[in-house]
Amino acid sequence: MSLEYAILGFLNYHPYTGYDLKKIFDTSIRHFWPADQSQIYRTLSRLTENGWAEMEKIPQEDRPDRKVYHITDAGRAELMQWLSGPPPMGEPRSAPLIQIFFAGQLSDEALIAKFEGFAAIMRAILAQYDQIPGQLGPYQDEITSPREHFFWLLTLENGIANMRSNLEWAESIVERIKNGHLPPQ
Amino acid sequence: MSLEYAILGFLNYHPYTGYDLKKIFDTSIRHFWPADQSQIYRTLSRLTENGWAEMEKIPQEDRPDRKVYHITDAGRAELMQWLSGPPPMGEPRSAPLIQIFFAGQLSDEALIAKFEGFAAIMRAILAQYDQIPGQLGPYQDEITSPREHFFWLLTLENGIANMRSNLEWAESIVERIKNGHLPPQ
DNA sequence: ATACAATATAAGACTTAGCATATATAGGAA
DNA sequence: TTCCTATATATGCTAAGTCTTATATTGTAT
Repeated sequence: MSLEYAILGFLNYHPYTGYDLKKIFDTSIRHFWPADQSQIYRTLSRLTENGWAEMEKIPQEDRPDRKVYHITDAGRAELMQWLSGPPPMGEPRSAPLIQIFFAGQLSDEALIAKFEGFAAIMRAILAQYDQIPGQLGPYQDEITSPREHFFWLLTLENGIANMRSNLEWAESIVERIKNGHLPPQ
Repeated sequence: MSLEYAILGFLNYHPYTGYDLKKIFDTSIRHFWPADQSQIYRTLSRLTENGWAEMEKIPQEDRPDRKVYHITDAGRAELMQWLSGPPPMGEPRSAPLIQIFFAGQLSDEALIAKFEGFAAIMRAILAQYDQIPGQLGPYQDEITSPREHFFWLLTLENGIANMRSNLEWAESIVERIKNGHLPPQ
């Protein structure tokens, strides 16, 4: 359901095609909710079936017609209700932690390499975050009012805070292993 | 694929039935990888097809026969290779952040309530973490060597660190809104 | 007396997401 | 010349996970 509301959120700013939305996703919320092109198109159909969006066909030559989706009053009401409701928490899922849970099978040297590698990945993701804000390209004007921009930055802050805490966690483990705090096999 | 390796990891400690595994999951790695009962049974079948586990049927009266799964040499090799490989990162997905991204639609008062509610959820999850370690019940002896226990605690530390950083994030936003740093609608 | 929990496995239906591929044309790069 | 990219939508297939229900008995709680 999350994708439905993400799309409704953007349609609430401005009417868009599936193609537009894919590019908007990739330059804005991709860092916490990547979306597949086919998934976006299917979800737009569903929004229309639900009466939350309406499709306007704009004919083109040489290319498929553009299908511009507009949010409806019902869609706007649904969005506001969802935004007002509780955070949609969902179950936590971290595949890397599965690897860590069973990592006692590895040698101490392999473990140091593993956590150093993990720290390196976190640093790389942090470096990526630095390049995210303010590249909405042609959609810039339609979306980024100061208030909207504020909340965009909050989602980035959250990602950065989490990555930093993961980085510190990994680094502290390397320290502990080097200091002999890891029980032997 | 993650579930396959989680199950292989436990079978590497000791042979288990699907029923056992469900209870072990719920009392150990549930906080970062919850698993459905039907999913566990299906995955055990797949492990057997792959030659990574073997099933031993233990007849019972009045109840379905127990099917105890043993890891094979091939399964152990596969597990070790996976553990030695890179962290299986996977795409980040956070439905709550979608809500935050579009939350500028809400009033300032509603926003303070939202972030305070978010902080309360984080505190509740942190309180839950305190009660996780050392309740493996009847499976305690088979699994928790000091080294295994060390890595279990590391996964808990990671969850706690992330929840704390989310909590601080939410609290700092409440502060900022109260101090008038939120652009008006 | 009746309902619920524990023991044990299984399959069907459904949702979400991901990957590949198809269609069709124009323009720029190698 | 050939290949890649941009524009624009759509479908088929698969994987992973969730929810529900089925079967069958014993013991415990209300």
